Amino acid sequence: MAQTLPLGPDSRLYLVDGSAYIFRAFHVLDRHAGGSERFQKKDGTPTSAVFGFCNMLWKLVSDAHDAAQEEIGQPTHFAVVFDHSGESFRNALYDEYKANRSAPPEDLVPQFPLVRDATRAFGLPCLEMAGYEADDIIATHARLAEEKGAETVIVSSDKDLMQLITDRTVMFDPMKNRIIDRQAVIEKFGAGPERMIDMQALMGDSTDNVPGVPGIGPKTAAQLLEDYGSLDALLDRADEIKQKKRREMLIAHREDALLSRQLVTLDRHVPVEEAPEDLGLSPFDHAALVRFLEDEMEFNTLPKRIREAGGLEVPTTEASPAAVPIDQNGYEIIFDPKILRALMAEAEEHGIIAIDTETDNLEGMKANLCGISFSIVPGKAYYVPVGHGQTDLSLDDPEHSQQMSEATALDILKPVLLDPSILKVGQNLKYDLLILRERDIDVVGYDDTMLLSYAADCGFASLHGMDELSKRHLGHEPIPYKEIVGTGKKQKTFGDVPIKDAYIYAAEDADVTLRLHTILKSRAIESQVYTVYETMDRPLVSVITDMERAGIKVDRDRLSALSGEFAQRMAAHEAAVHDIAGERFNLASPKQIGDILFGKLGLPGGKKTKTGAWSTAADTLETLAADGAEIAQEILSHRGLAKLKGTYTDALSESIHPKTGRVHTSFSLASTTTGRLSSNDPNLQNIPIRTEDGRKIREAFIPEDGNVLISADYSQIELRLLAHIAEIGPLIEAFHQGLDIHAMTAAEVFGVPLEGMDPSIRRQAKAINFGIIYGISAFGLARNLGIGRDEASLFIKRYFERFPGIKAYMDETIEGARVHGYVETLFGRRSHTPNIKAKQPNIRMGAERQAINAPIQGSAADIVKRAMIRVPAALAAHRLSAKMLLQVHDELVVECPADQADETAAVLKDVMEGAAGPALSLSVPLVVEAGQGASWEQAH
DNA sequence: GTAATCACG
DNA sequence: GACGTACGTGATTACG
Repeated sequence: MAQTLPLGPDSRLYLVDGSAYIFRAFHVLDRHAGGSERFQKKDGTPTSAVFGFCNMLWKLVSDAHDAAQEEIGQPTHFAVVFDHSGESFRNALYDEYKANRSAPPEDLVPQFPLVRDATRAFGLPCLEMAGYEADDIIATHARLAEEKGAETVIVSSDKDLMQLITDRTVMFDPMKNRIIDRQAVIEKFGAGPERMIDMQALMGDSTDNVPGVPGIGPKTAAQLLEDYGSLDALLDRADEIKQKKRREMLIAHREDALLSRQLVTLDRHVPVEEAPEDLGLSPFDHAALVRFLEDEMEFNTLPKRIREAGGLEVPTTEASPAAVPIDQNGYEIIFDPKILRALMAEAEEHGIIAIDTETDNLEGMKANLCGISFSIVPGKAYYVPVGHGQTDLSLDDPEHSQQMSEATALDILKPVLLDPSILKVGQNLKYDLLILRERDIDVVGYDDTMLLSYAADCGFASLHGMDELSKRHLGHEPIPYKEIVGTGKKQKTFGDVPIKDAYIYAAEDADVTLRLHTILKSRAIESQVYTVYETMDRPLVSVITDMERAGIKVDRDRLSALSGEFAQRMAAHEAAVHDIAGERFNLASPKQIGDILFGKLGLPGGKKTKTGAWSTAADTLETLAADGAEIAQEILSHRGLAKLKGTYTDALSESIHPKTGRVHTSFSLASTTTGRLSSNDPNLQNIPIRTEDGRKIREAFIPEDGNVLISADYSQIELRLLAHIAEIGPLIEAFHQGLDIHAMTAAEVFGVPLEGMDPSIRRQAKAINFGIIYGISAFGLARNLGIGRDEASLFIKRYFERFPGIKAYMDETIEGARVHGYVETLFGRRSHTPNIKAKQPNIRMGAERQAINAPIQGSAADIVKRAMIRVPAALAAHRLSAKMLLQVHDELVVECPADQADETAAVLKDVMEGAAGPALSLSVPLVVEAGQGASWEQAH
């Protein structure tokens, strides 16, 4: 129970908005987790909201909280506040207050008293008062705490409470783990907490039926208050407002605004019964809490966690991987080859081993091996150092702690790594595979936890890195890498980390990976995405490892010559700009360009970016240039060259590997929400092609002497897949006949003949086709084509009339996303769309466009992946020695001996065009165009 | 670290 | 009737 504890400057009072939380917990669990079926007692009493509520309370009061709460600090005082049933004083002010609220859901009603019981079971004060809302009680206690100099944390995300925020009072959203302080309020509403009352009075609130002033939203309200200082001043001087509509509204709804202000102003002087010192947090009775949760609520996992925390239960060692606590005492350093051999025998017996290589470089091609960690049984993990600094004096017995050589260690590990009956588990195993292949060990039989997570949870904002996965699935935060190697100047390579520190980090990685594997594998199987993992992403790891190792040759001299050329031309443009501007400034700074163009020179038509700065983006400058502003054209030319030089000619040279003379990118297999790959360090998927200068950079990508580069790319793959998926007869037919699909679209939509078609009409049709794939909007199409929105709307309308199947596909896809929470590619890859039910229209519509696009883009990605997996075997079958080097979404680049070029191109084309089969028989043909040459530019 | 910009599919 | 918008990426630079 709560204890008497004086409240002073060192105290911190948590005030939980209980009522609001019940609704949130209920909706989250019921909507997304099938709460009503999963959370109920044997007698049928629903408990989903109680469960969510208890989880939150536990997180708040135990040590299991997140980083955000860590920042706020632990509570010393605590209360949970509820709305009292019945009306509040606000109904006397306005009888329509909250009149539009519908009755709470049937399944929620019986949970109201249970949540209060739960609060008491936690030993926490439970506050409510007739005639007042929870918010008023919170406001009063926050005031009392502030008067005592204490800090207050309001656990809620309700904007009605934001008026209470001060330097010593913050809000905390436990579901999003977000701190809402003064700054956050300003970011969200454009006005500080002290203005929130006036803001709300103007905006109104449809959920509480607070009227406000019609037509005024947050943006306008913030602007008006900024200009006039306060609501009173604004209303008094309303006749000064320039915008007719707004002025009339403010005058007409003056009384509404004043009433709204009364309604939204919280009562900070409620005659509360409890003094602040009555709310002191006392150590709580784990046993009593567990009894309530188990016996009365019939929960399982939560009481188990509370038992463990309270020392009521010794965790079992044989249960689920998550149940074994992660404990560094189970980790060991291996110096003795004999022990390593013995452990490999154990791995053979278990048939599974999690491994992780530690190196001194994130770029695998440049990395030296520092050590290898592994784990065979959860909780026990080992680190074999092979490349740490000479003698590690930090060890207890440096003399007898001699690390074995890399060769010795790898020799002992090798049989296990090559044995397909022993499963090797890794997190982002591509990296380890590369390290080992560079040392002539080709791992056979592996699973990748990152890719299992990607298959199961693709599309969720959460990422698939090990730290994230561990936190999410094991509730354990691993030692951060940065903590081991340091940051900034003091950062050292892993080899310089004392073995005594390194082994714990390394062993933990293996331990965590092994545990994650069990959880993620069953998760992928249960959610029916295991096939995607098993047939596409997992086999791809090996293929991509070889591509990364192969790299692509880049002509350094060519690049540096190009760099010089660009530099010269940039200087000329820079001089011209400075001449016109009449002063020198930094052309790389958009801010300075904006100041010169729209400030000093006073050019018209300036647009603002979302942060209020002048936009100097290309389309803005192009408009200015078209209107005769020579300086805009000069800036554009300069910027184009600066981009090419900075991002490509100069940076690419840095990436040429000193030993191989080639550029080895890293492909990421789990970065995108659609199933595509991405390329980084350097990114070789965005090498210029659209401009003449840009294409000169492609000329620097070359084959070895005697070889050629072949580039093979799918023609219109996404449009073809759209035609197939949405079953659009005329489009399917057009693809079969090999027609120009954009011209054909133009003919259908604009009713013009194919013969002698105006190129600009075709261009517009092409833009529509792309727009369709992106989840078209009139706004977007209008902007892209530089036409009016009305005209764009008309185009879209005609398109949908001509191809009604497309509209139907879009509607069905969005509906499917709403029902399931994800969309699927033709091959069953899922992309989750968590925002599909968002309240904010812009967020929701964004999710809808993603839902439309992901199956198309993702199915194309699947097909390319299927092709990539088959290419090596197909080449081998034809005794061709070609190597795959790059993938650029719909294009594969390979290098082969010149005398094999034609045959290689034919094999490549065959594999790619047939990559959808046999799993799928498409209603459209896939067409691949292949070219070859002495550079990537020539091959394209 | 974030924002702006721009390279690609 | 208003929201505020094309889909998916990564690298560079300035700037606080």
